[in-house]
Amino acid sequence: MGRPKMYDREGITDRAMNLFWERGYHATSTRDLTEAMGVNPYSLYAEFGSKQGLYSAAVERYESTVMVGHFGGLEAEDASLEEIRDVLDFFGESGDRKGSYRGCLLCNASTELAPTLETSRESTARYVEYLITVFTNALRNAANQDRLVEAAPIDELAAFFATVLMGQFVMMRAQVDRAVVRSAANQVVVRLNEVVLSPDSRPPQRA
Amino acid sequence: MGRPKMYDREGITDRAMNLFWERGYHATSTRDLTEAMGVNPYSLYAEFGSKQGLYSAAVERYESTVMVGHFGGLEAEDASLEEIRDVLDFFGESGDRKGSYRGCLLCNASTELAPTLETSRESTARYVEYLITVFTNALRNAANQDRLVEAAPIDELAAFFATVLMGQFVMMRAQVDRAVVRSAANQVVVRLNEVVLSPDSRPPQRA
DNA sequence: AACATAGCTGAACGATCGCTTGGAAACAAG
DNA sequence: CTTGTTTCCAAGCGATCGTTCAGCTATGTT
Repeated sequence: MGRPKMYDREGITDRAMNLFWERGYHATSTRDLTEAMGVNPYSLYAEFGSKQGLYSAAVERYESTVMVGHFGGLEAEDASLEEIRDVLDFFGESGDRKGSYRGCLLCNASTELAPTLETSRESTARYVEYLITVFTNALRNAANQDRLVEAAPIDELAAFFATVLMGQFVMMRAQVDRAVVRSAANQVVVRLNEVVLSPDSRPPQRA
Repeated sequence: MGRPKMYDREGITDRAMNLFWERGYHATSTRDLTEAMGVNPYSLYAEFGSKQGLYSAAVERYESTVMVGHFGGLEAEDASLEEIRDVLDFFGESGDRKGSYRGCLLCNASTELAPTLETSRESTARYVEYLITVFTNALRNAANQDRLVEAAPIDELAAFFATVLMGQFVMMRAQVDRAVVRSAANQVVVRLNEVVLSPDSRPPQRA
């Protein structure tokens, strides 16, 4: 009963997400947002409660769409070396893709908001924990398959991978030469190869 | 002639730098700034012209004080492996130091402002270029001293180091477990050791 | 057709933003 | 001391911030 909404929540959250992603939190005004979302202030506040509420929704949307696209492969229970390499390759080339200047919404949020906004610190902590978890899981799987040298420091490598990723996001956002991002990825791959047992332990490439 | 200033430019620029460093650009108001600087709005605008002018001055101050403290050793013409290791060690432990949640002013600036503010993109580009230059220089010196394996990819390593550094800054600002920052530094050291020729090529430790 | 309900609209709220200004205050030069 | 110059101070400028709301519109129900 009552008048039906003229928008769908996912669609307008997507638009808000893209604006926050590009400009950050403080540089994006509610007027910018309502304009981009094609919605009136009333609807924004009826649907999300506040600018911060909308931001949280945008972050959740980012996690459930963009991040899944980036790390979906790594999330698999049986992810292993191939999935790690895919992620490293993907971000190594990400400087070439248009829109790379947006970097990563959660990385941007952490430097802009983490110290002052509780919810941002939480979502960033969740993000880093997530990255380390999926990397650790894949490395552990590789170890269980006897594909890693015995002394491979799995936890340290996972934290290292996550840290390099953050650095790449910063480089992308700062629009530095894409070779820098590529170089970082290459060196991580080299380091990864050093804990891999046999150079031929990798199964045939997938398409 | 005329009334003398009741402030000194360096001192108030330092205070402004610290505030920008903590909170970022947009979250710091001119009222916050004048209060922290102990100065009236008039003096701020007489001295710096605008909020952006003050920010630029704060960035310059950051470069000439904080950054020199961090990378002064690496800047030396004859810097080599020892200086690289010192920097990696320093940032590896930086999670332990108080105030580490501030991260790096220029790294924070790049994610918050680089896409929208020309001057920020410039200062970030300058920063990354500087980092890569000093790392490259030190690596090249080590190569000239025959301390590196012949195939050491110097340019790529330098870009890699700079990228990891950025990632560490993000991690520090997000206040994640300091072990993450430590791990990243450790793995970079491991990678560095792999391009070093003899394990005993390092001269006795300095104090 | 009439009612109840929920969403849309445009205008505007108080607060804060970056920034300006007119007059008092503090120095150097004469 | 007077004059000229520069800075300090308090108040407040117009603009924009995040947010709200009374009145209208469109729907489901009866």
